[in-house]
Amino acid sequence: MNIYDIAKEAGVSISTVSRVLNHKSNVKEDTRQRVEAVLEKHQYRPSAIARGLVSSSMRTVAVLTVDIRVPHYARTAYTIEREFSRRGYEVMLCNTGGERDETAKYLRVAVEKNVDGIVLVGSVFNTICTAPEIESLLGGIPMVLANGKVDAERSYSVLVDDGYGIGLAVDHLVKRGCRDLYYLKDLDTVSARLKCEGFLDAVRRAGLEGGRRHVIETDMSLEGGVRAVEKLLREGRRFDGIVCGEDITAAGAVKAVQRCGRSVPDDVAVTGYNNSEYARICEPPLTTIDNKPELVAMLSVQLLTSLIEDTDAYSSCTIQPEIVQGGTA
Amino acid sequence: MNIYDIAKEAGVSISTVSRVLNHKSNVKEDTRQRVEAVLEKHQYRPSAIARGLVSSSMRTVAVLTVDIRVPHYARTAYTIEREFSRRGYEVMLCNTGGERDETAKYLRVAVEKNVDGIVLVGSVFNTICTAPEIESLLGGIPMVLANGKVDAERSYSVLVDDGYGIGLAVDHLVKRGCRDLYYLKDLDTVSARLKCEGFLDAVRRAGLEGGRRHVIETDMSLEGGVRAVEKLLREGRRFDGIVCGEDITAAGAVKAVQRCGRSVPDDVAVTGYNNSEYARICEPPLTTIDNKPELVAMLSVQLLTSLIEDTDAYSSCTIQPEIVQGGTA
DNA sequence: CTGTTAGCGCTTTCAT
DNA sequence: ATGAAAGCGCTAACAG
Repeated sequence: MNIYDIAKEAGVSISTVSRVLNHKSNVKEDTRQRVEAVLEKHQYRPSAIARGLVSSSMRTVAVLTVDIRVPHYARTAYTIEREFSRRGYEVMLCNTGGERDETAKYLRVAVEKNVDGIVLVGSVFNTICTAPEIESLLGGIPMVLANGKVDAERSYSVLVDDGYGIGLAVDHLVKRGCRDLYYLKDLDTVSARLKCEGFLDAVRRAGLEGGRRHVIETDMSLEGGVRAVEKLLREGRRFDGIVCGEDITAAGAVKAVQRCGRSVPDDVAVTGYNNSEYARICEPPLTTIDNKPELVAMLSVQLLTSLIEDTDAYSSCTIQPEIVQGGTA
Repeated sequence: MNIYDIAKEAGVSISTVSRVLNHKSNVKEDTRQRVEAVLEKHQYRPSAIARGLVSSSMRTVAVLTVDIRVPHYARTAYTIEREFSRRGYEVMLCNTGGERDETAKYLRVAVEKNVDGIVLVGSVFNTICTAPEIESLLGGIPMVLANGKVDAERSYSVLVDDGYGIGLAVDHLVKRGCRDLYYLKDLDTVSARLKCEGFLDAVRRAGLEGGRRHVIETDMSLEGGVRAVEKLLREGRRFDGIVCGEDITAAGAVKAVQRCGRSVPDDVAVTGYNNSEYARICEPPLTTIDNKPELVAMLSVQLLTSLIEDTDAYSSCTIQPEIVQGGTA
């Protein structure tokens, strides 16, 4: 059932059907009624593909993320999807695994499908995507990076000041009286590096002993947190505060500290990052940093929508995280 | 830059370009080379929309889920997306919130965009979608329900035997010596009802005291688990085993039991459901039921692909969950 | 092996 | 207010 069938049955031309379909005003009232009756009778839905071919827009955006199973990305992607849906766009979901080739492949498909815009969620994309490459791949499609940055035409950013966020955690521990702080670095993205620098700066500012020796690299996982603390214990290092780059790692750290018979937060204080459900399940619940994924998502959608529809003014922006007091620090 | 531009520059007709693009064999080798050079030079990508108009397929499937932020759905959707990507399909992500109207809206859009197939993840859709309605909305688009069922033409299911799954948990508790079991019912989907029935059946089989009085309704959340146990305590009920419909609720139950000074699992054993990361963060880690979302996702994709491409034989199937031993039971 | 032509289902001038 | 016709970028049948 296409627009011709409808036109024939309503005894009008396809132009008139098209006008009715698109709520144009220049249609006589009773003609409109007649057409709408036929439309309704057949539950007619115009083909978005044919429309897309004419308007060169399918009202679709691509959202690229490392792995939707990571709660932080899930929250971001969720809000992005809901907001775009509200605005009449569909979301094409892409899990790149943080891999260069997968990212390039998805971007190519996005271009072929003529998406209206692209959102890149997470700072991995800084490392994977070089500006000229992006520019040639994208060919003018607007892009927003949620917590990332690429210096390309028509690419904008909604950034999170993760260095500042970790700084909040350090300040909090220092205020509690912690003197021997360690940082568990559990990833190697730009954002992870900013967090690490934020730790080192804040420790220096507080006049405590710091430096790279106080940074332990580990996996972003429960086990990663456990292993890092076990390493500290094994090496006989003294510590009364552990700052983690992710809640899940912090949860592991808490377990490891408790297993060796020390109390959290009295003997060792611990902080997480993301203010996720993981933080609440932990016992005691984690003191953690809220990096506001929902806000980042909202702003990203707003920004990209402005870019696509060329309506409002638009510009990149930066979010400040906040600390959320739990029971571990 | 379209196929005409390429044809002109390569000094051939658009058909020849199309043949090269689609790797057809009937093109002279040096013609092919000439065309490919031009293609490469301009980084030409054919428009998927135009192709879609001809082939009436955009190589896209819609995945409807309640809320991608729920880890179980995230795992399922992740695997579905990756598998479809591997097969050359893109995934349109839809968060329905379990709402009838949103679901209908998404299905309408999916039809307009002429998706090749639809996956419904979760048993909420049983409640929301009536067969005739689905059938009229879908108009022949194949659909697979991951852990759901609808009696419509071209609709198939990959089911999980959740009643059996909860039965495993009950049997395990009984074997441990638990005599006073309670079930925390934290949702009201078809699957949740099956779990509840599974509990009641298994308790009866074991010859223990059971019945509806042993089912506590609560929210699917950490707080929901806490509140349910607090209610049991407040009412002075005796209990040594708590079976939960979700890991997150179980995590809350564990907290509440521990807060009142009882030991898990010695005084009260607890089981979760989903074998999620939540289970591992819990202290002690939850004994839980693995309902194999990745397997369900894989089978769903296989099934839908067969349906779309009309290749293999296809049929609905059912997965048996397994118990995963943790420290809470 | 290659080119010509007719659609795919719609929107959008341009006439009337 | 309505209709005829061109065209969006491609594939595929047909002709040569």
